[in-house]
Amino acid sequence: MVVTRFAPSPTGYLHIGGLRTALLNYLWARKNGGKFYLRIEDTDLKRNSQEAMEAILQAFEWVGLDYDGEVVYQSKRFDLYKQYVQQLLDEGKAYYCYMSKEELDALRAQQMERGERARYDGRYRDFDGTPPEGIDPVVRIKAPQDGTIVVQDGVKGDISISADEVDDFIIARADGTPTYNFVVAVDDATMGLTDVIRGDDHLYNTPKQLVVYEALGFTPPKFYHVPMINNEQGKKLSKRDGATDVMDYKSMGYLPEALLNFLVRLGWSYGDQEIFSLEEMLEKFNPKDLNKSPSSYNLDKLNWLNSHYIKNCSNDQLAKMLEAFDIYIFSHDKKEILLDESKERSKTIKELAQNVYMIVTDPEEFDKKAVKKARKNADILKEFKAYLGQIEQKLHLPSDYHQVIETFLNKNDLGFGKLGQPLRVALLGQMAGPGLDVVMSTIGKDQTLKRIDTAVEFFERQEG
RNA sequence: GGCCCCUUCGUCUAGCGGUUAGGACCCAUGGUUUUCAUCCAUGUAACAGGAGUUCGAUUCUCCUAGGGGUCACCA
Repeated sequence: MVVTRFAPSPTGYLHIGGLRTALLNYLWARKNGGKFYLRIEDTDLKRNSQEAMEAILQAFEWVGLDYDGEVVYQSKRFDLYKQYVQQLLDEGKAYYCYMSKEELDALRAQQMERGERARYDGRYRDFDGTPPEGIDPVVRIKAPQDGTIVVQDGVKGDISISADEVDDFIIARADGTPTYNFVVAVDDATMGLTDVIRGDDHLYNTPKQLVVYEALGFTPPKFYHVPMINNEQGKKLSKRDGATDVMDYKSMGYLPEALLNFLVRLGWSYGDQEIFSLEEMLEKFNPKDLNKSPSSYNLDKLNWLNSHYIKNCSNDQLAKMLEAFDIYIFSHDKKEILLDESKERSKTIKELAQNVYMIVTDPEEFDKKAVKKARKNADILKEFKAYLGQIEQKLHLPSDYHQVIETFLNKNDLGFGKLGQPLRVALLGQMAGPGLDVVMSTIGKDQTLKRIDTAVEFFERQEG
């Protein structure tokens, strides 16, 4: 049985790096038919926020990750932690420390001045005198004073850390609330975690947590510390580098499949394969294949993946997603034609919306350069309009319009460009864009004639 | 600064002592296409540096350099 968890602190939105660790844990648990829990690290009562919690849940829902059981809130498990703190106190594995904050700060300052590493000096470790008045003590755990602590990491191998790097750290604050490294160890153990996949930044917490495991007699889980995601310059990813909030990707028009695919390939690979559906990730992911080195976030790759997923997305789904961008074409009679054409040239749903908009609505303005070129053949455009206008048979599909254009060109012995340029400008307002037959088919004959009229008028006003 | 970790094309990566160092994104070129894209084909491009070990190192060891992480009564 594999049991994993994702344990964010509710300090804001769900970070893109957080989503990756969540995904990795999710995959490993689900692949093995195990459990994946969501736990909220909110022991610091001053810092938790309900909105942050909702943001995380919302992001989970968008990307389609789910978790087993109820969300575990550490703030609701204080009784349990208190019990374990007391146990350690009773067994002499932890002790009250009456050092005030000021004293601690002073000690630290001295150590820094001497170029030493700041660490608690253990002055109350074996204290049995009369405690000073007026001090609410903290509880510190007795960490080993010599030897080494070995972190067995599934990604990086064994990492040895000298015991004097780990001081007697605080497990309960003066107000009685427990601290991070203590509760993480207690929770991971009592929740039955077998595998902990987390960011590299937690590597240094691991020896501390091992001290807690040891003191409490728990067996530690298997740890995997995955390297961080850096920005394109190889530096720490920050808001300046673009979106770090998972939900920003939704509003920018990325598909969750693309985002997950992108993230899973950062630090993990399976041969030469680039495209992974969730099912394939489930089938192929194994934390032993995780990379040791950090990776850089690369928007080009995400865009490529996103355009891939857009092309492979059903038009119904696309039409639904477009509604978030104020494009409503779900019941458009040419929905399939329109989207088949537009999705080939869209990297995001936002771009798709723009491309659809360009076809469906009359041009709001005409591109200057395009007009300059197109105007020369305004007469041909007029003739085409007349020709199209007198056709009586029903025109429906792009191929019908294609036929009309062909016939017209043959009859007048013209090359495509002569008509194509002005027609494209008339229909779209610019020179690049979707196939003209598709545009005409989508908007229909009447609308086509109308757009041509407007354009011709515009061209003529430009004369001179 | 102390401690720990990392280092293959610009980027994501394959490689697990002997390879013309492979794939993907990006970029360039050509083809398909009514334009733009898509699609297809081809191409440019990497083992951070230095010592070892070895018949032979991208692969193992050490050193250097560079990058990252961490040093709270935050998580």
